[in-house]
Amino acid sequence: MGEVRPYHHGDLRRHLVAAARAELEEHGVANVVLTRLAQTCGVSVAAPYRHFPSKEALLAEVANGGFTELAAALGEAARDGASPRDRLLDAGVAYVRFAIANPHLFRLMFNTDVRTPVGEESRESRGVLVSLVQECDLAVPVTRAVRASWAMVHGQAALCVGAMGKFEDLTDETIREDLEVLLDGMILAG
Amino acid sequence: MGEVRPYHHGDLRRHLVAAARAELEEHGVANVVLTRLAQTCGVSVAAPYRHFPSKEALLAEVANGGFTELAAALGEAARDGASPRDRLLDAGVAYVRFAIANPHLFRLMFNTDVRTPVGEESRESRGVLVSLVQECDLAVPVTRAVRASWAMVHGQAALCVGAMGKFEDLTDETIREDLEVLLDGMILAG
DNA sequence: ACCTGAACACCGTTCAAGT
DNA sequence: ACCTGAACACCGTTCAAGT
Repeated sequence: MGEVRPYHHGDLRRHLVAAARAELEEHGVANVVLTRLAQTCGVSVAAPYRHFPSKEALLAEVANGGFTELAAALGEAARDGASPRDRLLDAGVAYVRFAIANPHLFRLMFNTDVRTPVGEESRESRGVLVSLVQECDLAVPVTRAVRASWAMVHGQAALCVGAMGKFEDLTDETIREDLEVLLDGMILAG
Repeated sequence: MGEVRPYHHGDLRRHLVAAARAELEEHGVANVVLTRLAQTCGVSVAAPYRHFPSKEALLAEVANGGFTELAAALGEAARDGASPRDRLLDAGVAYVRFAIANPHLFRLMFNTDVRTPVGEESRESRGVLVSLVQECDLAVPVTRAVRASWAMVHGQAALCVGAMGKFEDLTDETIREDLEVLLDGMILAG
């Protein structure tokens, strides 16, 4: 009976986030334009403001979705490892792979100029790393081991997707090896 | 004899870069507005386009200046180290300190969405790191040692100035210690 | 409750014209 | 050669009004 008007049932919010995510990875964060997102969703340019207070808030939700995805990717990668050490290494490789697969999203997540009140999602992805490190038997405090391991994989990831492009030829093995020498040092250090 | 018109002798270009650098660190890259820079320099809004093809090009020059500064900071920090290992550690700490001291500049340098044709300046700052690693006697190839060391300090730096703010309480000692366990692992690894 | 239409504000960029 | 004045284009945001 008559045409059904789309997006009168709460779908617009999710549709906007999905469209933003797609535009982000396609054109970069600088070229995500709210007007185009509205057009894609078939609504007026003002409609998004019924669901988000600002463009920035919309992008923050995209970033939070990225953290959820990242946590899932780390958990999945670590599932099949034979030892705690292997699981941590697998997760580390997955971290860098995630950045390479979603460079614009990764930058949006971590390069936040604005002091975004970080969502629970980012803590969750950190938690995966913490528990993996805890299972390893390292000679340094867990806090330090987490920080150093995270810095290593994040540095590889950031240098991969950032300027300079020196790290473009990273293979899974090189990623793993770099993290491995760090773990070797942590097993021995007191 | 009469008023001297400012910026008729090639000073505007440098003045614009200096103003951009100041605004960048004050308000963040998203709030660097060309109109305000022109106003600061006492010229019309169109004047900057006599010296730069775009705002992006102006920011690229600011970023290149950052790489020159970074290279100098690394070199200076490494000057007084007692051993090759100490010099590398000192440079590593200086790298993270630079990021913390100039967070917006650091992000501009490395977080380049646009595929900026990286200037010679960035290669120079990398060269400092390479030569420091070469002097150390490590059991892994220099290429790998450079990559791992750089990833470690860059990861610390990026996580410090980026989201999440988990690394805010980094002291010089913790920075150094994280890099140290990596070096320990590299001395032993074959 | 959710959306439209139209407007405003801001800012990057251009261009003809000045000296 | 270098700069001004004025305009245009784009886009984030707002608001009164519709259903």
